[in-house]
Amino acid sequence: MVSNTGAISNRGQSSDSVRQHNLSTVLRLVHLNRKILRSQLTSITGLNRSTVSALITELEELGLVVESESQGSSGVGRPSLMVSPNENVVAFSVNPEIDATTVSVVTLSGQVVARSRKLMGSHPSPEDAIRVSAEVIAEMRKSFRPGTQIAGVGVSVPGQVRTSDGVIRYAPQLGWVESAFATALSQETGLNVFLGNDASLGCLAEARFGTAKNVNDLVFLFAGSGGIGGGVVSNGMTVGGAAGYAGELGHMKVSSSGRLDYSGLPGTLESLVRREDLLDFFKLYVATDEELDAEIKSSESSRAKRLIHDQLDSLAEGLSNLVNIFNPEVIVLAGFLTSLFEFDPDYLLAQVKKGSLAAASERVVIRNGALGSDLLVLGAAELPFDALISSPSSYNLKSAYATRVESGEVDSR
Amino acid sequence: MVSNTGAISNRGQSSDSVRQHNLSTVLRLVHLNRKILRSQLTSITGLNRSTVSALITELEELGLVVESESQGSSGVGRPSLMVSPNENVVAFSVNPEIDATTVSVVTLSGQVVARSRKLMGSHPSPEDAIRVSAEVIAEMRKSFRPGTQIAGVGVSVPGQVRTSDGVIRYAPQLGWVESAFATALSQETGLNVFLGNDASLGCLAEARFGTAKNVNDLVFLFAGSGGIGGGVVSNGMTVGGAAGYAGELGHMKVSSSGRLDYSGLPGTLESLVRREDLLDFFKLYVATDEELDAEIKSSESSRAKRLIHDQLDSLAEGLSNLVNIFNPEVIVLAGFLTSLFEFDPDYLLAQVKKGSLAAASERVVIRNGALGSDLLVLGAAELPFDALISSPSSYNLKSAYATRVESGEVDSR
DNA sequence: ATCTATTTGTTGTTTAAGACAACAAGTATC
DNA sequence: GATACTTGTTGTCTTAAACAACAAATAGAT
Repeated sequence: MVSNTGAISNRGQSSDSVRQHNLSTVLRLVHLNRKILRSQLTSITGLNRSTVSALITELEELGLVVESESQGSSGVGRPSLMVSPNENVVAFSVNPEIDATTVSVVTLSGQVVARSRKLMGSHPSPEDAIRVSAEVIAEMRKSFRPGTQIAGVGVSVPGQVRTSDGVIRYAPQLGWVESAFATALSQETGLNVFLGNDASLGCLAEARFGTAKNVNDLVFLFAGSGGIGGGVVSNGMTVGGAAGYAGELGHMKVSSSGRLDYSGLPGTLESLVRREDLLDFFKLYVATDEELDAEIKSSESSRAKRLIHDQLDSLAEGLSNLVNIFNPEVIVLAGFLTSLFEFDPDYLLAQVKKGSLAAASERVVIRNGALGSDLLVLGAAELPFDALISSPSSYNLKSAYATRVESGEVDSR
Repeated sequence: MVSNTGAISNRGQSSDSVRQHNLSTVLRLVHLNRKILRSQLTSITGLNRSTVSALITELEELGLVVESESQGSSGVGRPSLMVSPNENVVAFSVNPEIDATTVSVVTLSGQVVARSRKLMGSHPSPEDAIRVSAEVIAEMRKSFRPGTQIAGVGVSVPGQVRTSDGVIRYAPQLGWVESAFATALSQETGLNVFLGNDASLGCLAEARFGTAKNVNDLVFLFAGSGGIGGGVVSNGMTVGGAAGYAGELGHMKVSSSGRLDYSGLPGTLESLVRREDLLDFFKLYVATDEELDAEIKSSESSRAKRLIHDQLDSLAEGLSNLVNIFNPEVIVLAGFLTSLFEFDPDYLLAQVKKGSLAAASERVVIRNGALGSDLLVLGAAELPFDALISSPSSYNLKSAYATRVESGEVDSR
């Protein structure tokens, strides 16, 4: 079970903080499970039935959860009530890309209920992306039904994000440098804005809702046209580092090769496992992952096989290192790495084991991500949801209809 | 502030667990600071003065802490009482090596009050080490003053330890494979026995008492005659991995070199940064770290300098990767790496920055460890102390005088 | 030396919230 | 339809932290 809260603290606990903690715990379980029986909440939390009842009542009054009668019998005894997130609680997910910016609406129950992709001129500036995002958000808010509560905005950034103030430090593909993105978007929208690295958010999403559900130690590797990003969950918590820049797994040097990656570092995983190289070989241009996948799957020539195996070898070297470093339970692959993996799953696993210590790799499993195109949308939405969940009774939810004077708060993960 | 507790849990908090948590918090602060004012405890924990008073009283009744009048004025107002760990609370630290086993006694206040190093024949078996350790422990217990309370035994293992059951999975230097060390030593001593990887424990010690005090994100790298080990603290918690094998930083591949490390992996940090190579060059045999350090410091020949810089280059490659992966606040070096670093500190830092992303490395600091020969002794003792601190009122402390029927519990980190 | 302001420790009371117990409600099995 | 079983609800109990008032100990001002 993965959650971002729970950092070490020397604070003591008053009875008030106990209530907050228990409200958080219940709301988190409801959110992570999408729906859950009251009886399950009591057994998982270890709290008394009456206590859970009181907590749910409070969350219901806050408009965060709803109860319903569970359909379908569950055995002897009075049937337990089903608790689910209130569909009126939503977050915006903003995903800037090189040629477009996508804004989505995600409910606390994990449904993507709206999506709008705005094509942008080549090399949009951060200001462009902020303006377009704010416009789409304003438009979408008009269509919300009355009573909708907005937790905030989560932004997935293909680059390095400083946690403390939501500044985009450097996003190579977009060419963005040192942009106070969170502050600006917050001013435009009046909503709380949270930023996160795209791969780290993908990792979070897979750990909470995807193929690594309930996994406490996992390594996530994502490769797209912009290079290789990564994320790590250790001990149930995202590895963020001192400033939030941790998880740059693609820039790990594994070879003496002089090939440079997109950040100019030689011999790194990103410099050796390249989507471009495969596209070149197959003579594909601006292909989708699906098209590339089809080509890889149908590869018959020994030259193609050799190229793919070379990439698998390099990938394995990187994964071996990560196994030695993190001893993960699961490795999750996403982007075109899924195609490489599927081409010869046993080979990749064998090579990873060969390059790592027997103890560290003996139980590791490699899997493809399960969330597909929702990966970053769900991941980014988790940022505002986390903030809400960590203080359910005091979090400042915003209404659908923007009031001019409202001002958001800036933060990120 | 670094602590090992605090893993994510979906448990709720009853008033009982609040008390446990607050007792733990206070005891942890007392332990980590060696001594601390009551007024500081109230401000750090945020608890009410009267609550802190009650908590300390309970810890005092448990024999875990003592209060004393603080000497030296601290300003206006009634002087606050000093709280320190009870000197009667101790743990044993066991450090098996290739040719000897060292048993030490550490107080809850972090003092090493006894040490006994037993030379052993070449290639001792785990059983030999267990027998010798148990004998020394039994002997030492006799000399304890009445009222001494023993938290347990911490063992630093130069190899891979399975957390769940305290089994040594593989310790290459010692030639130990799959040994149920914790269970056996617990049976012999009647004490709770906890195992940990040596480098991970060193990391823990430096993070709590050494040069990385109050650092939440740090990477620790230790190099001795047996190779390179590592440890990582992220978000204030030790990175342990799914089974406890995480932190094998020395086996990270950084080059295409075919040189093998002590575990047979090619091109790894451990295969390139080798104490042996330096000893060979300086024509030293079985030298101490101090002797090697003196040679490195006084190196004048260009051949020597080149060799040292080559090792620094390789070290930098490894550290660059770790910076990209963990974005640590501090990198701590120990073993003969301290000599390499001191030979040219600016060079190493410059090379590390060159090989890593600017954002991730912009604030990183490299330091030598501060604990010297106490490193593993203190680190191992933290394991039983952690267990005690996490449940102060219910932990089963053992008395100095062994009673035959007592049986310990086995666990590890 | 005395008085005042300040900080800390102590003690008795209040308050918040989880535990507990008893009962009601709803389902499956016999 | 009776019984066993599980869950939800309600009122009471218990625990522990907060709070308030006072005592103790110090520094500085008069």
